[in-house]
Amino acid sequence: MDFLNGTTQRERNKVATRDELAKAAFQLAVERGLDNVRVGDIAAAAGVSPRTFNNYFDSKEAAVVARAAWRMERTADSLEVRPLGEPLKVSLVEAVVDRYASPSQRFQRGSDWQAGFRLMVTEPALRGEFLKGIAEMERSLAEAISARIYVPMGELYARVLAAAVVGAERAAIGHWIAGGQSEPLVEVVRQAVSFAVAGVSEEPGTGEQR
Amino acid sequence: MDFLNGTTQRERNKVATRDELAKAAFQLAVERGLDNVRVGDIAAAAGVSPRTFNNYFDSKEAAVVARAAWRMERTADSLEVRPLGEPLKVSLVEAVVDRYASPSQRFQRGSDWQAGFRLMVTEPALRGEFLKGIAEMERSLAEAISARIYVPMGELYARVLAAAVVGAERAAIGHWIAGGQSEPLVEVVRQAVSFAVAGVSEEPGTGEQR
DNA sequence: TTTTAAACTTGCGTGCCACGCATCTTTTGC
DNA sequence: GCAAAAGATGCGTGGCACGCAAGTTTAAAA
Repeated sequence: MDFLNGTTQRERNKVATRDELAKAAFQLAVERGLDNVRVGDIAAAAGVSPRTFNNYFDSKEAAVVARAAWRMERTADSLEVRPLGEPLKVSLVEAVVDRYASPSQRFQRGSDWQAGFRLMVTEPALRGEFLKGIAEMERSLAEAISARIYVPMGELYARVLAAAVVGAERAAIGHWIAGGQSEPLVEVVRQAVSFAVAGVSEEPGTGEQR
Repeated sequence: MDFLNGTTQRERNKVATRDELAKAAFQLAVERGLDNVRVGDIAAAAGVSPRTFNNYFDSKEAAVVARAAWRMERTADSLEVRPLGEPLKVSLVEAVVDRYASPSQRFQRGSDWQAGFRLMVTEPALRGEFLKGIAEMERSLAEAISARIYVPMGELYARVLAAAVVGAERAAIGHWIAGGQSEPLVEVVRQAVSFAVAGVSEEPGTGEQR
């Protein structure tokens, strides 16, 4: 996303506020449960007027989910920087897995992220918002895939593939939450995405057009 | 779903009202646009008090999407009645396609269903609700698949497969709407789901447990 | 540096909505 | 038929998104 690199002061302030709000929303939702959080509380925690909250987010649900959504959106970027010769199925798995591999403690039992995932799966209002975010990333991923393949029915194929990959990621999270979080989330995700791309043919991206 | 066969009068009334509401909500949303519809309008159109509306639906968005969601939920049932020897990949494709094949005029250009799909893709509020409905059906489909396969990692695999199939269906709709609806939706759906199940191995359900 | 314009924040007001609760009506099972 | 359960309705409340019209801060021109 473009608003990450703030060059001017104004932009940096905006990003900061937005992130404060998202952070506060997430934090409060995790520790109190979603419907014990008023948007006023979030605004207060971020040191901003209630009215301002709605300049940044359309709903408190959107704010709670925002950080997870931003994270998701990086998948397409990860795919684009994969080596060109690499088989598509491998690229896809790695692009997704990358985002779960980094700082080691983050996706463990008891972490905030885990609580967050649980929240998104549990609270119906959040689930909807979460899925909306996921749909966004699916779209961008489909574009990235589309740029990497050239086959008949390519646009539809890219959409389907993107949906499968993203769906697998979501399935992995659900499985991990539903089970006891006994194995590391990374491994579950890898397994799941590998299942999803099993049917992708081996030839590397033949139609790099750009 | 169980509430379809009303044996007692009460239940039949409930189903009828619920359906009236869903129908009215859909109709009004299509012809006016979602945010020119008050819940009072929907209630009135269904011949029911505004307060009663909220005894049936949590939001007007849920009401608009309801019928599409009910339709979706039939996929799992369709899968269960497929012949046992049939390869899973075939069963999945047919189970999905069935729902788009029936009365011929329904999924054409200019039909209400088409307008409905466009609405669900367009209006953000509806998209979220639509996706929530889809997630429901995904869950039931995953169970149905799980009952039909027996492999290591079966539960995760079933989830991933369900997500892929459902995602393919959604991708097909998006593709169909984005393009000019030139070819029949059924065909697009068949193509998409076929892509999604390409990686499923051939052996038929070996572990029918029930 | 001063000035001017644009961008952002804030307070206020409005319309809408979900839902708890109490009451009245309908359906059901005996 | 009759009591009890289930539903429908009206009313009231808390909450929320957003338009609008000031203020206030930042960016850029002079």
